Amino acid sequence: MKKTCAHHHHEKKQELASLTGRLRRESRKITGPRAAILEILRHHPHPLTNKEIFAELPKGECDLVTIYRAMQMLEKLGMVKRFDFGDGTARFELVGEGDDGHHHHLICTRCTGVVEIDECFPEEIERRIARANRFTGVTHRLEFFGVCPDCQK
Amino acid sequence: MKKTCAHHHHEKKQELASLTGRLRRESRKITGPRAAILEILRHHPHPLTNKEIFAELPKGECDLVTIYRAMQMLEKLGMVKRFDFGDGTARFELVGEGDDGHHHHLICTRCTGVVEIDECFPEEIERRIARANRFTGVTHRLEFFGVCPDCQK
DNA sequence: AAATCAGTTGCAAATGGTTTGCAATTAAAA
DNA sequence: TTTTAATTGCAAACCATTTGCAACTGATTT
Repeated sequence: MKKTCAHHHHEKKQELASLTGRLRRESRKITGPRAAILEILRHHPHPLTNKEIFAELPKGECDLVTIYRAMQMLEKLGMVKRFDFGDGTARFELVGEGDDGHHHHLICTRCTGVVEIDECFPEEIERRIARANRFTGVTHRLEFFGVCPDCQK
Repeated sequence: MKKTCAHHHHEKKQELASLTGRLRRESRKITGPRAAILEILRHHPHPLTNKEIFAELPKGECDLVTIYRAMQMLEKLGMVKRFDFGDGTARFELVGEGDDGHHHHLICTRCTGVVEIDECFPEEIERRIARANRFTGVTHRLEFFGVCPDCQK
């Protein structure tokens, strides 16, 4: 149950073939909309909302609902990770094979710009919290908020 | 800008008079619904959703919308703190005078039971993150999830 | 290559949390 | 008690997300 917080986003872009392979293995169809969505995720280093993905898509490529369904499915297969920046809109990021995608962000509260963070909540402290309360399988959700250099001016 | 993560929930219950005083000072009216809402918050150690507050209220005491508006106002005055457990429903907890209410929770993913946590994200690491990215006014949102003792059985 | 079938899609409509418009009401100041 | 700004209830609007369903399409089989 090791946390691997560091450097996910430094990994090299995943091949589209590897992604479609993962789908095929789960007997999921590689459709136009799905390929397009994966392409967009592949080229984006930051978590995207479904609307943002929709906006990137060539108009008419697919319905917004299809994106919602695709993200649900990709999340279930562990191919994307859902993030919650507290604004009531889910964001998704592609996850590498064998990775759990666990990491955190620093979000500018003025411009909503996002920086990925390598730091993670210290494992020993988390273990202490789990033990003290006799909880098992403890993880955390953690995001940082502040004002980015540009927005400070 | 000191974080005071520990022991908020061990503080003794706030007097209703102190709460209404804070409202009066801001030229807010002490109405039946508001007094009732504050009473409920005062007696609850854990974050409550608006619906939960509504359910605790004697039927017909006030409209759900009134609770939404009251919570918005109380949050603006810094009298309650909003928490986000990632289930798309806001939760609120009363905050002591002079306190910023910053603290975290350990939430059971099976029964949604909540435990308040004294631990906080280490200040030096947060400062390092802020400095490394030249962000100012950095805070964090942090919640832990796991399976509570009862639900492990 | 055509048939087959489970998995997919689009569209419309439903959900669920939260917000807003507005006229009627009321707490607190004068 | 009068006056006035703040507050409330109700209905409707909003927004992100989900769901029902009939039409459709990849991928596999024949």
